[in-house]
Amino acid sequence: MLEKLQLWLPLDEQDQEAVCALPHTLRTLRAHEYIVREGDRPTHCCLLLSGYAIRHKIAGSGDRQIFSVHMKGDVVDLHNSILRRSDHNIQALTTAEVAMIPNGAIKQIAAELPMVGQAMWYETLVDAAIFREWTLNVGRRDARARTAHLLCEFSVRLTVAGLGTDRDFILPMTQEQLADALALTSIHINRTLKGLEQDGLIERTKREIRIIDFEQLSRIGDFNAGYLHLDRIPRSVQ
Amino acid sequence: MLEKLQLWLPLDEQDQEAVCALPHTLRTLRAHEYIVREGDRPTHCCLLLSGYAIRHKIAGSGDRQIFSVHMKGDVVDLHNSILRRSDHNIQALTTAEVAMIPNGAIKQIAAELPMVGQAMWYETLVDAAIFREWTLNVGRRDARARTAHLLCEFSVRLTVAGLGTDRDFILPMTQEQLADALALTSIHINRTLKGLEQDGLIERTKREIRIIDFEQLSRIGDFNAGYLHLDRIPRSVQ
DNA sequence: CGACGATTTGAAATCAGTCAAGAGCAGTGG
DNA sequence: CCACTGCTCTTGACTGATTTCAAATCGTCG
Repeated sequence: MLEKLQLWLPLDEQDQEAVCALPHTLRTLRAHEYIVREGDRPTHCCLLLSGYAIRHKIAGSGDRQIFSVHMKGDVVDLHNSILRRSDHNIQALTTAEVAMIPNGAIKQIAAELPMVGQAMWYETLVDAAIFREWTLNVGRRDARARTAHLLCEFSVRLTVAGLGTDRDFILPMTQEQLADALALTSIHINRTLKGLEQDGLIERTKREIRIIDFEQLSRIGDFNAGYLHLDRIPRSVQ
Repeated sequence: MLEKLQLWLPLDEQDQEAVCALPHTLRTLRAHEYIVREGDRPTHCCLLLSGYAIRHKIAGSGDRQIFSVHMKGDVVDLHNSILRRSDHNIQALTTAEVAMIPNGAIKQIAAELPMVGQAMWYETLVDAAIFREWTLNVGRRDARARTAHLLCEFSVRLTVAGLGTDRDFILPMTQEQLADALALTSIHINRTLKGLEQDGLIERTKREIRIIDFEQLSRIGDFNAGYLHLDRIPRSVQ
């Protein structure tokens, strides 16, 4: 199961065994539980087996900015594990199962098996690409486009992770959390979602989102999946 | 010269020779020249020897978002070189000298010399950390704090790169470029800088900025250098 | 049923954007 | 040496998207 994420990188051979053999401890986290806090010196790195987690940072004003949302298969804090001190928080969004892997084992496998090292490097680079797009989204798009963009990204990533289709999925976040991700207020998120719904682009029932017109939604959200670097993935959403 | 940047990572031995021996071509870029464009499949990766470069992406609306500014010693497109297709642009801000290193050589040295590989990985992770802080800045701070934060970041990074002191430095950017970095308009940047100057926090003469009160400026900008991960740097600015 | 969190809605306030125009400065060419 | 051209920087008045403040409704869980 550990190897699932390595599959979108240069394929491995005996490397796979080594990855599966990585020492790890299973843990179940409750919603809102912190995995890493800003300032920590993490000793383990964790792989999400189920549930969702977010990366965020809190400004001096108390406002929170979420940088990314992670799902099944993501190795969630390679960043903090390799850099010595964590510069942001990672928190479970829902109940989540994780496999905790000691940093030492990670560094060792990276050094001994270059392909695995590259694969992990690759993973962190895709994270960085998502951060860049997130910055663009927050900095240069208005509320409607921002929201549409996030819905498109989720739709694609959830589909790739096997957690929904490109039309139907469940948003694991409250509107307040969405607001923290999009740098808006929850009140404005609410109005914006309502607007998208009224225009027939999406439908909602509770947390479930149904994308009616992905084409147009991605046009509104200025969404282009290139930054997700899914080249090697079979034929996901386009 | 290539090794300068490796110094803030786990120190190497014969690795240094290998880094110095990397094949490379020197080139001089003119201001505004593109190093990599979104969508390219870069074949080389380049190290900045002098001058400045920026990473940016352009939204559908035509608005530009700058994610980071690079200076002497930065390896400027490891991201695009390792991922296969570039998801953002890298452009020279000023006239700049670069050493172009073939991707193959980069991957090879990373595979053969684990410490060097880790050092490069580390470099990209620090980039990612800067992206995160940039997102927080753009998303959750007002114009005054954003601007102050950027000035503090520059002051520190330029000092580390030996290009200024923590008080005096030259901003290599026009106000319009600053606006693209901070997700504001150049007009508002202008008013904000004026405000900071009137409050006695900075002084300006053309592009030169003098920070009068770093303490207070970093308080206003909610700046904390932790995200730059300078732990291993001697005694830079605190 | 009660309670607390999440979602909705409305009205007023505000930060930053837009539009417009002038001033400063550097490089170019006559 | 000076007019011309093109950026960059400045400033003012007006506009508008988003936030703030306040309050009602909905839903879920014990």
